[in-house]
Amino acid sequence: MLFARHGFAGASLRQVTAAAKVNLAAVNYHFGSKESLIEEVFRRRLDELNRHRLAALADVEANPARELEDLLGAFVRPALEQSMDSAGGAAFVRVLARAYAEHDERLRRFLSDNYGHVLREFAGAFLRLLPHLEKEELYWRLDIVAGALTYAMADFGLIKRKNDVSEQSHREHTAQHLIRFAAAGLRAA
Amino acid sequence: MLFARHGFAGASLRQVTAAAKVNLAAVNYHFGSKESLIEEVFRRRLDELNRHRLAALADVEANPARELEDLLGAFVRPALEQSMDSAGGAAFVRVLARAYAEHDERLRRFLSDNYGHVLREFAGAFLRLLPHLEKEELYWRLDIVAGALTYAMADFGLIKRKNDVSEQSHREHTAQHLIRFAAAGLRAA
DNA sequence: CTACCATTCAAACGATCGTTTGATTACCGG
DNA sequence: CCGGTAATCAAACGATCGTTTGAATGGTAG
Repeated sequence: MLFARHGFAGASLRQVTAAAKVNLAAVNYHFGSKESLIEEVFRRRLDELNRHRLAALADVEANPARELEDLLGAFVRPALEQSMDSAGGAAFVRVLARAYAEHDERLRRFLSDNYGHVLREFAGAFLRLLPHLEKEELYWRLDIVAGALTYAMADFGLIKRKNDVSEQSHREHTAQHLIRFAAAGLRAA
Repeated sequence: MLFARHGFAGASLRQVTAAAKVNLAAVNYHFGSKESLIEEVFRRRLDELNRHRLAALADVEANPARELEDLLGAFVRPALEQSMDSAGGAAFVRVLARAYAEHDERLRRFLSDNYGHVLREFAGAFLRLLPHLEKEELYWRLDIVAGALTYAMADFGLIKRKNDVSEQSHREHTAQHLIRFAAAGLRAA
C-alpha cells in the first residue's frame, strides 16, 4: 500500500520491495502482478491530476473575465506540479514517456479512457475562448501544447535548467513560458 | 552491419538478430556489446539528421527573403521525415524518448556532444530573425519547440491521427501545424 | 484456548537476458 | 593447393527477472 509510492515500471520488483522494506512476494499477493501494481499507481496519479485540473478549470470558468492564459494555466500547472512531486512524480512521468515511446497500445487506451474526458472538457473551454477556430484545428494545436507540456514534465532540454533556482521557482518559470508560448500559438491566425 | 538497421534498444538481441537472420553472437563479435551496437545505430541516425538539418538551414540562410517559418521548416521537417522513415525511424525515436524518460545521463551527454552544435547554429539563425528576443528567452522557446517536435515524432497524441491519410501527407500536415504554432509562439511579445 | 483466515517470509521455478566459448565454416594471399 | 585469418554458428554461462510455493506468523471470532 505505502510502498506503491515507490513504484516504477523500469525498476525490478526486487529493487522496489527492498527500498520499501517489504517482502518480494507481497506485490503478487496484494496486486496479483507487477503490471497491476503499476496500473494501480498510475491510475491514482492520473486521477489526482484529473481532479486538480478539473478543479482549476472550474475556477477559471467561474471567472467571467477569464483569458486564454488562465485556461492554459489550469491545464499546465497541475501537471507540472505533479511531475515535480518529490514522492514519485518523476516516476509517473517516466512511465508515461515510456508508454509514449513504446507505442504501448494498452496504456494508450488506458489514457484515452481515464483522461479523455478531461481533455474534452478543456477542449470545450478552449473552443469557447477561441470561437473562430475549427474544431480539428484546435485539436491539432492542443496536441502540440500537450507535447510541449509532456516534454517539460520530463524535464529534459539541452539548454535550459539552472542550478541556482529552487525547484518551485523553476516550475513556475516553466509554466509561465509554456503558457505564453502556447497562448500565442493557439491564437495564431 | 546491415542488420544494425533493425537495432532497437528495448528489444532483445535475440529478437533483433532473429529478425535480421544473423547469429546471436555476431553482435558481440562485431560491436563488443549491445550498448555499443545501440550507440552505433543511434550515432548514425543523429549524424544523418544533423546533416539534413544543416543542409536545410544553409538553404534557408541563402534566401535573403527568409521568414521564421522557413527556418522552423529546416528544423522540423528533417526530424519528422526521419522519425517516419520506414527503416528504423520509429526505433530511433523510441530510444530517444526512452532516454528522455529515464533521465539517462550518458545518452544526455551524448546528445549534447553530438547535437548541441546544430542546436546552437539554429539558435543563432533564430536570433538573427528575432533580434528583439533575449538570448535566454529564445532558448526557453526553442526548448518548447523541441518538446512539441519530439512529441510529434513519437506520433502519440490522443486526439489527432486519421487513418485515411497517407503517411507522407500526415507528416506534412504535422509539419505545417507545428511550424505555424511555433512561429506564433516564437513571435509572442 | 483454539481454530481459522489473512498476511509475511525465504526459497525455488522457469523464462529470458547479454555475453562467452570453442568448434566449424568461408575466404584468400602466397 | 594449402595455411591462416576472419566470420559464423550452436551451445552454454551466470545473472536477473516476475511469479509461485509452502511453511511460519499474526491477529481475531467463537
